[in-house]
Amino acid sequence: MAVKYIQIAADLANKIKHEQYAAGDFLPSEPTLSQLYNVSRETIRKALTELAGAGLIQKIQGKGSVVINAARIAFPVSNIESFDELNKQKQMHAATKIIELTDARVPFTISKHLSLTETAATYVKRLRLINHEPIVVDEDYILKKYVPQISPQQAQSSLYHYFEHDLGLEIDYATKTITVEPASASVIKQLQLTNTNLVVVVRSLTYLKDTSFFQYTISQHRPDKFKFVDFAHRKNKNGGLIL
Amino acid sequence: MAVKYIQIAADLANKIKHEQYAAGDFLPSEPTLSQLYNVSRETIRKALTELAGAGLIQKIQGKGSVVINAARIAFPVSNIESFDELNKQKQMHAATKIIELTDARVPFTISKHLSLTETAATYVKRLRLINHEPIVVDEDYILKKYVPQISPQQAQSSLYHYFEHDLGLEIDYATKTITVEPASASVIKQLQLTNTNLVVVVRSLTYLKDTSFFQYTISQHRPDKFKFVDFAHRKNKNGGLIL
DNA sequence: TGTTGACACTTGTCTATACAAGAACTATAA
DNA sequence: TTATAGTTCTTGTATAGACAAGTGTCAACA
Repeated sequence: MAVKYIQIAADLANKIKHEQYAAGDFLPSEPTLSQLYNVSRETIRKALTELAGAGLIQKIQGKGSVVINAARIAFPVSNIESFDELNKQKQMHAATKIIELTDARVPFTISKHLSLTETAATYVKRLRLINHEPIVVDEDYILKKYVPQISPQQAQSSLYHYFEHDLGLEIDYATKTITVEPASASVIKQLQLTNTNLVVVVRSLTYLKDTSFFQYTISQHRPDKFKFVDFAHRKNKNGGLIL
Repeated sequence: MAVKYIQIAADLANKIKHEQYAAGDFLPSEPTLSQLYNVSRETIRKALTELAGAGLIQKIQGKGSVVINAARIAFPVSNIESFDELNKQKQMHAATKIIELTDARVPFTISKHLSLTETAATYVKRLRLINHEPIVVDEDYILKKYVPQISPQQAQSSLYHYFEHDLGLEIDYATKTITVEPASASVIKQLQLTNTNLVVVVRSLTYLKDTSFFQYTISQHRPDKFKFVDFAHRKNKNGGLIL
């Protein structure tokens, strides 16, 4: 095991989860926690910052740290489930069908805007099904520079697991845009759309730990199966000088 | 003026913006910055953490802090503009039409799940137009406990400005869900939907600094005018023990 | 009665110092 | 030539102490 403040954050998160610290309660003060865990106050503060970032607590100057109602974090305000949520429910049957797997270049609009010098990539187009129902069409452009070869077997299972676990690539961040657009005839057929020709398009650009561009993905979701949940703190309490 | 690390972060952000530190470059090392600004290294680190959170730089242990290409942060990967973006372009004509303004109670599904004791609220339904084109139908439930009265004049302009600036309410965070759903006949008429009956629904629960629930909003967007941009760091580098 | 001010408690900022851990370079040895 | 091991950069973690700033309580005062 490793870092103290992460351990403490995990321990506190656990106690919140098991309602040892219930929603609405205040956590012990920072000096108190400092004594409890036998670490400095700064270390406690780092742990609490983690919890605040995860939305588990809210820090209020002059008062303390309040435990936030867990129901708030991802409140199922609509009863439509997302691909991910469906996937996590074990009784569901998830499947992937490879439509295309070839060499290609990253689309020019992307390579131009990011000033890419190397554009050689592997192109994978896949259809995702849940309980034999088509849900998403995924298209991926993965730079050859980092992943020279992708086999049908690898495309069949989780690419992320392959990248991170087997190749040791460290994915750090991504930018995503969500829009709603008319689908092509082939996608309409693949997703078996009947009442509409619209799909939810999620485009994401993925970058590695060393900031290099790595992957461009276009996901086209059946609109009735799409859900996106966001938990956001209000910008910058200090006036948002940044940006 | 106030806090050092915010000032330093703002200064560095400015220099990045004006390409004094260009994309791909490394910032000076933390000890160097510490000397430059004549503050301790911890203060520099807090400033850099702000910049990393805003996506302006990326910290790499053992190497330094790289400036990230600004084009990456909100890359216009689709050419569809959002309400906010349109709004910011000054030549656009933005207008608000009040459809309804009455007293109401927060919907039961919400009040039940959040265990609200006080549910008396003001209900506002508004149509937002850009260049005389209807774009969004907004419905708000605002707790009377915090905002006893809302006049038509206030509903006509920015409610947020009224809440934060005039009433001194401090909004801290919100949870949002984005889905695509069939619209009611009235909304179809109000948004002048022709080719589809689908709208993008953004539901958000807003909370104040003291963690109390404050506002429930349902925004129904015309699908061809909707765009959502997200910039996300990859979960927890420490293994995601939290949650 | 009602307001003010001191006080005690909270979190927020900042400092100075130390050591751990990752990355890159270099000189040395096989 | 190719490894290996050091050295020296970098950022990451942790400490102890100090003072600032927000919040609430309570006693003294007008």
